[in-house]
Amino acid sequence: MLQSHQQILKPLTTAHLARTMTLLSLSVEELSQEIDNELANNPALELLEQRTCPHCRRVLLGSAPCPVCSAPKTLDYDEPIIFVSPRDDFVPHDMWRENQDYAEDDISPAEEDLPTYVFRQIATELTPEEQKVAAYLLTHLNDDGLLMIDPIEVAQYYHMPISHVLQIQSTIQRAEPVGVGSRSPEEAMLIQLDSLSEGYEIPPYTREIVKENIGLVSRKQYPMLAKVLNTTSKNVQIAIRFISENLNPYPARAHWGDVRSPTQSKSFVYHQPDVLIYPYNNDINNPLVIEVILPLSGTLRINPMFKSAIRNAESDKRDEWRSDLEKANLFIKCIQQRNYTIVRLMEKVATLQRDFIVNGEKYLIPVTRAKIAKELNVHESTISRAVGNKTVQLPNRRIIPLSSFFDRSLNIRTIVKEIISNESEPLSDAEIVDLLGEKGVNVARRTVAKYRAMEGILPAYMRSTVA
DNA sequence: CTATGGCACGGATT
DNA sequence: AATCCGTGCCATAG
Repeated sequence: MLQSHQQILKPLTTAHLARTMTLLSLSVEELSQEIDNELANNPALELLEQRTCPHCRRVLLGSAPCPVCSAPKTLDYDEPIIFVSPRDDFVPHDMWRENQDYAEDDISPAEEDLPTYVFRQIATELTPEEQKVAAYLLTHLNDDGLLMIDPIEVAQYYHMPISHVLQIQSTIQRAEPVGVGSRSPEEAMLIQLDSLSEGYEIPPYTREIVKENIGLVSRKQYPMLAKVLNTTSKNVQIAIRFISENLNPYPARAHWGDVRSPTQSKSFVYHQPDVLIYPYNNDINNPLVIEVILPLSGTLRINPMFKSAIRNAESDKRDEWRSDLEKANLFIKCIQQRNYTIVRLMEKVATLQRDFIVNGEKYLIPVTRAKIAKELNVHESTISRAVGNKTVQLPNRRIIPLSSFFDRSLNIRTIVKEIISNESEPLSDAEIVDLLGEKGVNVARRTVAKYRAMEGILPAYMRSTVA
């Protein structure tokens, strides 16, 4: 018995590692599915009945008291309170509601995928036949919300006059996000202009610039633009400013807080966060509560009945059952490992980035995953897995990817932005470099220029004339 | 000559 | 191994 145990254990360790890593990289949502699967397929696994806290209705683990309600009333330390909280009750219902509302009016169509979201808006204006075409068009959007097929093809396929297809397309384009379903960024922006023109005044030449000369804009050939349009550079500046502030060439790209989503431009829809962070008792001066969401609503354990049944089992069933048992054991261990890692990670990160969490972006301390890994004595790839694919809800209700805690350029960029917004008169890039140097940030002039461009801020000489 | 954008390279990060 | 980021160099505009 002992021998066989050893034998099984050895190959297990590698399997164990592999499993832990895959589980680590899953988000709560994904993991909870995984657990459901495992529960359904493995008779050795059992979900223990849950106990809920009488005060806040949170599901409790084991015999531990409720971590929130039993927390001391007066707190005077900087360390965050950390605890794990089970899935189903992880956010009090009202809070979750609010969060959804927030997501809808401030961020982007969340909840469902883009095609469905758009389709629901327009379905009522269309005949059933038109709906078919619309649905077909919507399935051919790329990640940016642009249409990837030629309407002509669609027209042929559905034996419908092109004009009719185009009409359906334009219905789509007028839905939220405005411009979705266009064939090109230019087209999308033109649609957005149309829609904006109902309520706003559009600067002269804006339309012409978008229509004919958008290439020049992206190449920043502003003076050239003025020449082509035969107008003053001031008009061009105004138009360009309007464009960069109001138009979005890629309708589907959500503006998450600031303009930035290159790493995960594909999915901006966040459902359940993996971790919640909020100040204790909602007082910002209190320590932060870090609530790591568990994918379970109870305790996972080996079914004792199953264990004893093995002994009396027929020999042919025995092996099968034993492997089930091993798998179950492994699974539980892995999940515990996962939680342990995440908890330790969050503890570190939250302590380090407290200012960022409560005060906002510019207080983000640049940290690399490697550094944290070293401090926690784990391999950096472990951290990578733990960080990827997960989201955190901040005290201000905003849900951001956990990876944003590790951005190493963002802080410089925000400082640049701040300097420019506080400037009394336009500063050239070189001058900004000097100011940055005084703050202890040493960067090249070229770098400042890049950040400025990323923020869509015009060059100094252009900023000067526009109010 | 100064201020900036484009291109592309090397080193760090993932 | 693949990517991202800061930079240096050069071209261009004024």
